[in-house]
This record gives sequence, C-alpha cells and structure tokens, in this order.
Amino acid sequence: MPIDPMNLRKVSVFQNATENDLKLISQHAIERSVEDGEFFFFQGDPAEYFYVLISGRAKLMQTTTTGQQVNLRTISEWQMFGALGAVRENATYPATAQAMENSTALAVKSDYLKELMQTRPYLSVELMKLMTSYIQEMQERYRELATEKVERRIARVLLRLTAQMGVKTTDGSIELTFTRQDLAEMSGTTLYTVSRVLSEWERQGLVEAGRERVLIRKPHGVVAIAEELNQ
Amino acid sequence: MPIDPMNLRKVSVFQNATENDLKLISQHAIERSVEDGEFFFFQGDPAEYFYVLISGRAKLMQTTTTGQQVNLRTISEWQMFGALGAVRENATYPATAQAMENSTALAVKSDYLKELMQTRPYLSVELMKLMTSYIQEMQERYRELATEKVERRIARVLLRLTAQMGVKTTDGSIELTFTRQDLAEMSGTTLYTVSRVLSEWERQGLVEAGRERVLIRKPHGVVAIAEELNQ
DNA sequence: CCCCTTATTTGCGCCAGCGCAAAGAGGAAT
DNA sequence: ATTCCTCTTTGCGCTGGCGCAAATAAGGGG
Repeated sequence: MPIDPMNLRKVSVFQNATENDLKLISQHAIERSVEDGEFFFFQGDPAEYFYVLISGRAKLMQTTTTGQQVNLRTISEWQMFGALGAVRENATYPATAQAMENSTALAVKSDYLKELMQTRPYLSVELMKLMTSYIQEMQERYRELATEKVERRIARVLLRLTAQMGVKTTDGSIELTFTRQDLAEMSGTTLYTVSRVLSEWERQGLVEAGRERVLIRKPHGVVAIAEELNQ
Repeated sequence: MPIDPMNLRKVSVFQNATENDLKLISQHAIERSVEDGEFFFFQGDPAEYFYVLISGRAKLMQTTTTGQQVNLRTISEWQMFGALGAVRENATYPATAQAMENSTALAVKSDYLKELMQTRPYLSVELMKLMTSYIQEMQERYRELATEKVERRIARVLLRLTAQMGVKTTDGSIELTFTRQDLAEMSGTTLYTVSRVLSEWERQGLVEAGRERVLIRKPHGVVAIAEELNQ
C-alpha cells in the first residue's frame, strides 16, 4: 500500500518539490521492509537505489577489514540515505545501512533521481545542501576524534542524538534508546569505556543508565562536559 | 594579469564547461596572492567567495577552541576550495584556509556560481561529484582515526599525499614536502610521534627523512604497513 | 514463572602514544 | 663563516583508555 505522496515533503530534499513531482517520485518508489539487525545495503554494493526511511530507525556504518565498526550517522524517519550513488556513474555504496529496529523504507532508482535533477534545479540545490551538512558534520566529528578526550566525545554524541531524536519526558529529562555498543561506535571508543563513563555520570546524578537506554537527567550538566574549556 | 580562461578547464568542476562559460567565470574572478603562512579565509568568516588555487599550496584546517589544529585537506594547483558557501544562503566557511607556500588563487563571488548553476545543470552535477568525494574521504578518514593505530594512519597519509602530489624522482622514490607538524595534523597525532615513526622507518630503509621532506624509498613497504592485516 | 539470550558493569593489568625538555641539524641571511 | 631561526630528534615518565574475563542485570519467549 503506497504512502501518501504529500508525506514526501517531510524529506528535506523534497521540501520545495511540486505536488506533481512528489507523485512522480512516489510512483517510482517501492516499499521495502527490513527487520531489526538486517541490512538495506552493504558497503560496496552497486548503488542502484536511494532510500527514504518511513518507519523505524537505521544506522549508516563503515566496517573495517578486521570487522570493527564505525557509526557514521543514525537515520530516523523521513531521512534520505544511500543517495550518493545518484551522483556518480556506477557508484557503489560507501557505507552499510543496517536497521536498528524493524524498519520500512521507500526505495527509488538512483537513475530516476538523476533524471529528475536534469530538469529541476531545486532538487540539485537541496541535495547539495544536504551534502554540505554531511561534510560539515564529518569534519567536525573528525576534529573531535582527533583532538578531544573520550568523555567529552561521548557527551557530544549524546547531545547530537538529543537534537536529532531525543524524546523529552514530562519532567524535562531526555530519553535516548541506544546500546553502549552503539554509543561507542558513534564516539569512536569501546563499549567498556562508554559504560564506565556513564556509570560515573550516574554517580554524579547527570544521567540514568538502563539497558539500551540513557535518560539524561541534567542536560545542562552534559553540555558543561561537552563544552568545558579547561583542557 | 588575468590568466587564460582555458586553464580553468583543469578545475574538475569546470571540466565540461563551455568555452564561453569559462570566459564568463574568469571575467568575474579576481586574483589574490597570499604569502606562506597567511590565510585566504578563516573558519567562521562569511563565505562570500570561492577560490581556485592557481599556484602554490594551501591547507584547509579546523581549529579547536584550545588552538589545536586538524588538517582536513591539502589543496594543490587547480583545485577549488571554499565552495561550500555557494550552496547555502549566508553561509560561513566551515574551515580555515592557510597558504603553505606563497600562493595565488582566483576568487569568484559565491553568488555568481550560484547564479550560473541555475541554468547549467552540468555545474551542479560536477560540484555534487566533488562533494561526494569529500564525504567519502572524510568518512574513510574518520573510520581510520577511530579504528587504526598511529603507524598505519601515518602510512596512509603518506600514500594519499603520494597520489595527490608526490613527486617521483628518477630512481622510483617519491618525494613529499611536509613538516612533521603537517603530517601530524593530517594523521591525527603529534609531531613527536610522527618523528619517531619516521625514524623507525628510516632505520628499516623504507624512507629517508629530512627537514620538511620525506623521501619514500620503498613505496611498497609503506603500502604493506598501510594494508597489513595482522592487527 | 523460569530459562535463555543479550546487554551491562567492573576489576585488573597493560601499553601505545602523549608531551615536556633539551639537544641536534639544516637553511637562509648577512 | 657566523648567527639565528625553525624544524627535528630522542630520552623519559606518565596516563588514558583498551580489552579480557567474570559476574550481574534485564528482557522476552515459552
């Protein structure tokens, strides 16, 4: 059952699209459901489709030859992913997309997007804006990883996630749903270190740590750690 | 003295431009010379112009609040830089561009590029390709920084630089012109560690290390370190 | 309600890499 | 040649963070 094309306007790249364009795109889309832990695509696969997540949650990651993983980005609803292939000819995905819950996405042929962009400059512009924001975020994260201590990197990851997908509870706390392993992959450290840091913060009353869950009790306290000038 | 517009075809984004477009662009360009160590622009400045380096060498870097630096990219002749501002409205540069030698660049108003892109899809396409390659490179470097040991990261930096700007000498060695500090900023470590690693490699006969200079004697040996599967 | 699986915590030992400090080396300019 | 400046090397001590191992906790399914 195809979704209402108007929903596609929630996708940043399509925010300025005409109603007709949205219909065209949705007509070219097929729905794909993927279970928790399974994959939309793997790094190195031919980038034949780009995706728009319509329900669930996924992550984009790179895997090293030795099997270690690095989390590049978390994808939530109405975000586009796998779109780099729409740009180059015969591109392959530069990362792997794995569902973090049971998820559904729309898949559209990259070639179709490429075709649309030929005659719709707004699409290129929006896609470039999105790419620009990725570049900036990666540059920033790269700098953090190169220059900042683990504790602060973890604090920043929590804040980034808060902005992107944090759920505010009634008492002003913020709830995040991630495993220690997820957080480790996002902050460039190990699950042991994440666990130790969260335990310490819990002792200080900043957060409450649970299974696959972190409840930020004092957001400003986490901000303080992330920004702290001393060191 | 304005340069020959045809030279602009060496810029990847302009490779498919018409002769007339190249002329238009060069007519809108002003030349700017910057001495060794001085700056084209700073992180946070309004991104009014984009640049094309026509002689010399520069680096793009991010500076932390505590003054530490991270090198994002080295710019050599006919590369475009500072173009992210052409995409967003009222953007600021996300990085600082510093000359590594006496350098000259063409500066063109970002707005002018934006205007051209409205009617020339090939420009958007090429710019997106460039952005895609940045994203991929940053993702890769991020993964390396997160998962790989210093020695291997340094090896990879040398190989990247070899591909980008290495000078082959008559006997098959490759010469690179960088300070230990530069290499440290590029591999996310300190100049001390770079120095120690290079000294060790010199003992093994892989390289010759000189002042602001590294001569790679056995490129395949460096590749072996960069690729080595054992750990 | 119990069992099994998966996530988390924490003690412990270890070492890669940091960063100070001081000495050495290479170039450029006079 | 001499001087000066900058870049580089290396000894030394230190520590942040890794990662094993084992215990503990939290769900989920039957």
